[in-house]
Formats: sequence, structure tokens, C-alpha cells
Amino acid sequence: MTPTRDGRKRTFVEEARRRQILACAVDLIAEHGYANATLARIAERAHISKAAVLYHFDNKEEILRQVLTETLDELTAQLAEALSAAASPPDAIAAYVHTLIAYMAGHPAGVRILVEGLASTELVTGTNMRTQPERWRIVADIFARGQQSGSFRDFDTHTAAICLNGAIDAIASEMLANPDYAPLPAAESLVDFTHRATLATGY
Amino acid sequence: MTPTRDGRKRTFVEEARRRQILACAVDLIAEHGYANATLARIAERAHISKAAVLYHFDNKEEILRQVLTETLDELTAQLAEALSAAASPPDAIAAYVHTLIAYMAGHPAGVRILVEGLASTELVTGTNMRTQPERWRIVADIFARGQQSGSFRDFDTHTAAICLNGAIDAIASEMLANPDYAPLPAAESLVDFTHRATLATGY
DNA sequence: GTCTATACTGGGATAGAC
DNA sequence: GTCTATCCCAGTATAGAC
Repeated sequence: MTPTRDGRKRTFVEEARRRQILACAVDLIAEHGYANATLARIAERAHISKAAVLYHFDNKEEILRQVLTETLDELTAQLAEALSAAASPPDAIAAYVHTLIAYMAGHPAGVRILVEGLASTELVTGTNMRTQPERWRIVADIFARGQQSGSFRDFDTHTAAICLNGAIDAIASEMLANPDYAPLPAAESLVDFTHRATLATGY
Repeated sequence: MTPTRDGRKRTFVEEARRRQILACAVDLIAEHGYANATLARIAERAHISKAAVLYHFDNKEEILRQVLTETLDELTAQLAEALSAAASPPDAIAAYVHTLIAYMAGHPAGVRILVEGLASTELVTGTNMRTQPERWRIVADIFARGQQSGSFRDFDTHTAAICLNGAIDAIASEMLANPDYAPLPAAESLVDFTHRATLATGY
């Protein structure tokens, strides 16, 4: 996974070291946040020197990027599975919301990495880390399919998708900030809101 | 505004310097982002030394905090005005959405400061910058009042408020990332979604 | 190919002169 | 009240040992 830039094959040690470094980075980011997960600390935890870390990764940002894409891939896989099992577009929307929020509830470290990672790469460093097909497209496509099949009323799918994702993210943030906030009822509410707002047939 | 820690009064020059420094910081953050708005650059733009900047502010984060609260205060004032003019809770929700999105459309620099500032202070540095009465409360209260007066159906006002704010923020982010994205239709859509999802009477 | 040592840069923060 | 000098730490670059 994640081939080298020049397509050359990776040695055994290299692969092992990369995994080890990434694992250390994940732990540190989850515990102390990205800004406090310094190269020195990562190196220390991996029992190697700073320079050794930079031998395997071009720079610190590349480590974040890698951690981020791995987390994202894991989530995407779960999402793909849930979506393929959905019988109808409205079902798919419900599955999307539930899968995302369930993941967030079960992987607080992953959430921190995603929230902080996406925010810091996009905003702080200016690098565009948006997922390949922009995130809202997945949802917008479901809405569009539902409109064609008549299950959704006519509305701007782009805006609806952005709002839904924003709502999910906000719930995730609240979960991080407030441990008392229950994710499951929140997910149910959000699905309910979305259905009421988008379904063609009366609720 | 923003008294000193020890309650002592601020001299004229001190006040002027603070304003000047904040103005420079605002410009730099808006143009290049918080991370790239270094003390050196702020000092350079204000024609003083780095240390002089730190004489007036304890550290860089305090500058951000100040910029943030000023931007937030401005926005809050506009919001309060719009809300007080609203005749009913549903009207208030519409006014809330429109005011926020209109502000965002008209003040791209302000948006950048808010988005980046809130994200980086809360997550990267770990400082809690949530506004005094947490942001969702304002909206949740409107929903609650509307439920009492019968205009809203029964739902979890906390979650609804979080979702609505998340949706607004997501629209703001999209506006930043994609200049083609039109804010006004998006605001209309969001108000429409919210009404459909929350009104007690059929739509 | 893998790594250590070391040195350089740039950012934030402090001490002390004026 | 403002500056200079200095320090520390983070990220990065290079040389070279093995």
C-alpha cells in the first residue's frame, strides 16, 4: 500500500519501520494532538533518531497525510460496505449517517485525527487534503439517485450534502468536547431530520 | 473593552498599539492564515520589534484569541439585532441562518479567522475557545421556545441546534474552498430544510 | 540501504539595557 | 515602554558511519 514515488519496491525493514513510525504518530496525535506530536517525540517513542524518521518520510506533513489517508481508508471501507447493503436511497442516507457516527463513537482517536488532520492540512498548512471524489459528492449522488427514482423531493443536492456532512461533523465535535453527549440518539435524530427535509412522500 | 488582567487602566499609547497590532494581525491572518501570520511579520507590518509585540500581548495565542473575540463580538451584535426583530421562533431560525451566512459571504476574512481560529484553538492548542453561552444554546433556546408555543414539533433541541450550526459552518467552508458556490440559495435551502424538519404544522 | 551526529533555519519567548 | 540580544525548541538538510 502507498507505493513509493518512483514505483520501486520497498524493503522489509523499510516497510516495518514505516508502520512502526506511523503507529507511534497515531498514538501521539490521538493523545496530545497533531501540533504536540513532534518529530522528536515520535522518534523517541520509536527508539530511533529524528533523522531516521525523516529518512522514511520526507517531512512531518507526509506523516500526517499518511496517518490521515489510512484512517480515511478504513472509514471508507466501512462506509462502502454499509452503503452497498442499503436497499434504497433513503436507506443509504440512514446507513451513511449511522456508520459515520458509529465509527466516531467507537474510534475517538480516529475522530481526533480526522477532525484535526483535515482542519490543519486544509486550513493551517494550506494543503488540500480533500478526499479524491470530494466528500459531499458521495452524499449528493445518493440524493440525486433518490430524486430520479422519486423517493426524494426536488432540492439542491449539493447544499443538502454539505449540510448533512456538516451536521455529522458537528455531532462528532460535540462528542469530543462533551462526553455526556450520546451519539446514538443524535444519529437517530439527524436521520429523522434528514428524512423529513428530503423525502418526497409525507413523513 | 477587554480589560487588563490586573484591572489596571490602559494608557492611551498602549491602547493604540494594541489596536494597531490587532489590525495587522487580522490582515495577515486573513491573507496568509494564522500559522503564517508570524510574530515577525506582524511586528514588521506594525513597524516595531517582535519583543514589542510581546510586550503588549503575552503570547501569540492571545493575539488570536483577541482577534477572534472581536470578530465574534461583531457577529454576535449583528445576530442579536436580527433575532430581536424576528416575530416568531421559526422566523428567528431563518434570521439566524440568513444573518450568519450573509456575514460569511460579506466577510471572507472574518470567516477565515473564525473557522481557522476556532479549529486551531480548540483542537490544535487544546485551549477551549467556545463562546460563553455555548454556541448551540442560542439556537437550542429558540427551538425550545418554539416548541412551547407549539410552532415546532417535539425533538431534541440540543442535537437540532448542533446540526444546524454544523450545516452553516459547512456551507461557510464550502464558500471558502469553492468561489463558485452561491451562498444565498444555499441559505434559502438550509432554512427550508430546517423548517421541514422542525415545524409542527405540515410544510 | 539504514541510520547517527550535527548543524542550520525560523518561530516564539525571556532578560535586561536604555 | 521599547528595543537588543539571546535562548529554546521544532522542523529540516547534510555528511558520513556501518
